[in-house]
Amino acid sequence: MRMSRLFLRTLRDDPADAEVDSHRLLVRAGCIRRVAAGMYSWLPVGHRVLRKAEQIVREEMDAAGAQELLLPIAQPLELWQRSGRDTTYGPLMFRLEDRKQTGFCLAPTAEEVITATVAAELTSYRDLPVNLYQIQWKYRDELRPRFGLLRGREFLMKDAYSFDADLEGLRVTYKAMYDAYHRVFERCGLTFRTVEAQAGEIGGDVNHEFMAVAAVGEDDFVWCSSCDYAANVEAARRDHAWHHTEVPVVDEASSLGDAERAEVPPVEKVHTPDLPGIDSVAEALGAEPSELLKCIAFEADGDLGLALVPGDREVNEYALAAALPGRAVRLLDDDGFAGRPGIPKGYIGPGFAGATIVVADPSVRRPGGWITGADEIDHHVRNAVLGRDFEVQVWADLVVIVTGDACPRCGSALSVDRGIEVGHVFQIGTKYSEVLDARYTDDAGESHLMVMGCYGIGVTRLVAAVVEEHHDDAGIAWPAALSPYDVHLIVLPGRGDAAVDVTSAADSIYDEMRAAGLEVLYDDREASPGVKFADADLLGMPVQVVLGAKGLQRGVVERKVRASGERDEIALTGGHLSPGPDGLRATLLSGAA
RNA sequence: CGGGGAGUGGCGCAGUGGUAGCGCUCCAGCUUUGGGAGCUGGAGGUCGGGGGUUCGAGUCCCCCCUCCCCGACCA
Repeated sequence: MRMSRLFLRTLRDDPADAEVDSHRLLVRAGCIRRVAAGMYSWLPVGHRVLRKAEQIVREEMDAAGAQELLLPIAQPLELWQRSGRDTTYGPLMFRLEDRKQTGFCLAPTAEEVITATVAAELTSYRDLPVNLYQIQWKYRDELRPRFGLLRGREFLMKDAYSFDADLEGLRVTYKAMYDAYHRVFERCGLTFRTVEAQAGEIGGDVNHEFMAVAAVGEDDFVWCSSCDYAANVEAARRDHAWHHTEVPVVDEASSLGDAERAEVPPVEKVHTPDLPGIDSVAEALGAEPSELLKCIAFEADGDLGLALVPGDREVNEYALAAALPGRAVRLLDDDGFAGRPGIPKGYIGPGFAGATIVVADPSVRRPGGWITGADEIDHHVRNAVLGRDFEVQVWADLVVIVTGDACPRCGSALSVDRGIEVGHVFQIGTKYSEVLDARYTDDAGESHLMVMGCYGIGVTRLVAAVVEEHHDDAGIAWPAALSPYDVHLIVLPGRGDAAVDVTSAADSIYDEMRAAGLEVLYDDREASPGVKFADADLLGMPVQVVLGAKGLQRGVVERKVRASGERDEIALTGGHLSPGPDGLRATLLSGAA
């Protein structure tokens, strides 16, 4: 492509609304332009990247045995009402009506449509398993779209859905997809980790997220460098065994000896006005936050409960829900407190009379007294002792993991890192088969529900994640697999007598490269060398080839590998690139990953 | 939805009641040509929208819209 004809404008200044590098650079490099919050146009250069990412995904899906199809973006709401997700997704869905006032949504995902489709086509165990995917635009009216492509309201997603006869079959399919995902992200040049995760609205039990390691990521995940355990912090648990503390383990609250309890003075009420938060209370009382007992109010099916953790820890809401299986659990927010005016918010103690269930983290089981709420505004108590002054009904890992916590598998110290979720795979089971009646008949003539898995990759987000990892101060440095072009050819004709010769030599090199099967961006513009070099670095093709008057005179072109900055020269023989058509590709792209 | 900030030419910004400006970009000409070049001339803006105050509003007041950041939330 000749740059003089390319629909491209690069920007010298950073766009004011771009916070993260991927957003900033993709806009500056003329790849994308914002149209509305969370919605972007893909201009020709960016579109080539998107198509390459799509193609890598497509190849790996096909290789894993999945079949590509295309489902509609606009889907009848009726289908979503059947699964109940009309409600659970709620305002996250873009909604519209046709002229007859029939409700539609712009699909945020496609389990309903695909399940209905498969249910209508397949009836026999002989048809299974089947694995179907599409690469299609998805719509989610996020509360806060941000970071350019990283959280858009419109985004390209590869979504695959598998249907197996039973759980064993699902596990085989799941493993194949899991492996395919690894290949996709490796080919894209990403540093990523596969983590255990929460299922969210999709449903199901076993699932894994693929996290591109990045400081701007929106997800925290824990990782153990010793045994490779990795999990989203939402799903992560720590080892109970307290390998890394001096606190002795006590099996049951009731096992605290009477003598031990007697060592703690009785409960003493203290006046603590105008002290917002654990830290200020701790400071006022001359204690560490970890000596305070944090009592977080929650509702479980309408009942009030308390979650107890040490004052220096946070409650993991997912873990809390897991501790109370079958019950709808949510932490009390401001509205929740407003609806229960009797609760002394900020001063709740573990024995609060209104609470019908108390769940506590094992770390609450340590001996000695706690500083905690007095169930009375502006007051706390000292010396609240487990088994004497308050009781716990359910013990469960409740705390959000922090760096240094013990790995649940090997006990080594975990670290918490940030990542961009670029993929997520789920073993769903029969959630959608049930509501949409996706059944098959087995070899004995009996009817069974199909067992589903689903597998997503955010393709547009993937492109952004790649830029987050592959850039420097000057611009993007595309991995070869995703680069819009293989080679960026720059001609510097100058104004000397040789200008015409330089240009015609570059034209001929351009033709040679293309004839060798390379995708070449040819900067044939009448621009100064500085402009051309700066744009080449910004646009980020893996290899730059420069032909100027001096080089032509010496019979060489210069080559620069964008990512490493390494430079070398390729000889011209008789005006042709010396490696010849067969060796040209390997020579030009050497050193560019 | 809560908190904070911003909408002025394609991009980045200044303008704090009195003739809408600057840099970059873009166009023309001349000079320049190996890391975002210089000079000259030019194009381009209903100052987000509506209402109000005023002799006079980009500027002050009210309402609305859009966008960005933090939070809540979220495959």
